[in-house]
Amino acid sequence: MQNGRTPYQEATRELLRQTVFDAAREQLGQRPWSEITMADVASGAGVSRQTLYNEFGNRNEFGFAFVIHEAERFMDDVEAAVLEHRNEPRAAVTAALEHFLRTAGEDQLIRILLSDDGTGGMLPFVTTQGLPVVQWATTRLTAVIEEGWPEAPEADVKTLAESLVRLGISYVTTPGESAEDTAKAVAELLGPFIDKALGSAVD
Amino acid sequence: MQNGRTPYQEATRELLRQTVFDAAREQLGQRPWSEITMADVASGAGVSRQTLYNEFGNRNEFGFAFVIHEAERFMDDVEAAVLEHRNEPRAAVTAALEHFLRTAGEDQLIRILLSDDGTGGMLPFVTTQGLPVVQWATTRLTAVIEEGWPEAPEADVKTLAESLVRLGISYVTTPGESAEDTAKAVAELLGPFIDKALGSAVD
DNA sequence: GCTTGACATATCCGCGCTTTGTGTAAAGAT
DNA sequence: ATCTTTACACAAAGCGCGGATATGTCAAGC
Repeated sequence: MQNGRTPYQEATRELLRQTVFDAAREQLGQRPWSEITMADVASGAGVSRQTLYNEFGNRNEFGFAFVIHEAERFMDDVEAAVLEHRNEPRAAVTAALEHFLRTAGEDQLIRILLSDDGTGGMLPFVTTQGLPVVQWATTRLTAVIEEGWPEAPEADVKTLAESLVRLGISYVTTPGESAEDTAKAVAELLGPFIDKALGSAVD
Repeated sequence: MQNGRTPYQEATRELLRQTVFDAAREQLGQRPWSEITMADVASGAGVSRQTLYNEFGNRNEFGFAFVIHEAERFMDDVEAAVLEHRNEPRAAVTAALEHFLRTAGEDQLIRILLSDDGTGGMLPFVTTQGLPVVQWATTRLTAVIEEGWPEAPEADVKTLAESLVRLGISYVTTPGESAEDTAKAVAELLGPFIDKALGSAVD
C-alpha cells in the first residue's frame, strides 16, 4: 500500500491527466485562461467536474500542473537535443537553447499564455509566482545534464541548470534578438564554464 | 538649436524630473501605483498636472521613466561596487550582484512594486513589457563594465551585461536562495567567461 | 514655460440584482 | 471502487444605472 497502488490504477490516473491536459490545451488555443472554466475543461475531456477537483484540488493548482505538463513537452525536446551532442557540451547547450526558444516562440499556446497579461492569466505562473516552475524545471534540467555528463560536479550542474532556466524564461517572456543569436550569445557566455564543469568529463 | 537648448533649460528640466520622481517615490511608499493619480504626483511635486503631461506624454510613459529612474539609483551603486574591484573582475561581479540583490530585496519601494501584481501595477514594466528596461539597463551596465575594463571585447561585454541584467531581474522578481548564495553561484557560473573576456585586460 | 480653468472621453464606484463559477458533500450508477 | 450526478453554500462576475473621478488635450492668462 505504501508504494502507490497498483500499476493499473497508476496508469488510469496518468491517462486521466493526459486527457484533461489535452482538453485544456485545446481550450487555450481559442481563448485565455481567465475565460475558461473548470467545467469547460471537464466537459472537453469527457469527465465530470468532480474528477478534476479530486485530482488537482483547485483551479490554481490545475493551472500550475498544466504549465508544468506543457514545460515537460519542451523538456523532452531539450533532452533529445542535449543527448545528441553528448561529447560536445557547448554545442549541446546551443542546440537545446535555440530549439527551445524557437519552438516556444512559435508555439501558439505560449503566445496566448504570454499575451494573457491581467490578473487571471497564466503568466504569473512562470514570472511573478514562478518559483515552483523554476524549481521544477531546474530539477528536470539538472537531471538531463547529469544524464549526459554524469561525472560533472553536481553543484556546478545545478548552477548551470538554474541559470539556463531563468535565462530561458526571461528570453521567452521578453524576447530580444532572434532565437539563433540569443542561443549563440548565451552559449558563448556559458561556454567557458561548461568547458570547465562538463568538458573534463569527456571520456 | 540642434544640440539641445541652453544649459540652464536643461538644468531646470532635470530639476523638474527629479522633483516629480521624488514625489512619485513618496506616494509609492504608501499605496500601489494603480491607486496613485497623475494629479497626486503633480500636486505632490508642487507642479501642475499639465507639466507632467508635457514632460512625459502619458501615464504609462511616466511609469516607465520612473522605473528607469529608480533603476538608475541601483546602477550607481553597482557602478561603485564594480569600480572598487577594477583589477578583480570576478570579485567585481560578485560584489555588484550581491549588493544589487540585497538592497533591492530590502527596498521598500521594490517590495511594493513586486507585490503590485494585477493589471494596473508597475510589474509589467520590468517583466512582461520589460524590454525597454532590459535594453536600457544593458546599455548602462555595458558602459559601466567598459569603464572598468576598456580593453575587453565589446561584444563579450554586451553579452555579459545583458545576461546579468536578465538574471538580476529574474532573481529579484522570484528570489531563490539568499542574495549571497545567488551572487556566489552566478559569479561562479560567469567566472570563466569573465576571466577570458575581462581578465586578460588587467594591466 | 508653467498654471489655470475648462472640456470630452474613459474609467471607475457604489448599488442592487442576477448569473455564473468555485469548491464541497452526499446519493446514485456501472 | 471510482466516476457521475445532483445538490448546495458561497464567492465572483456581470449588468444597468447614475455619479464621481481620472485621463488626455485645449486655449487663455501671467
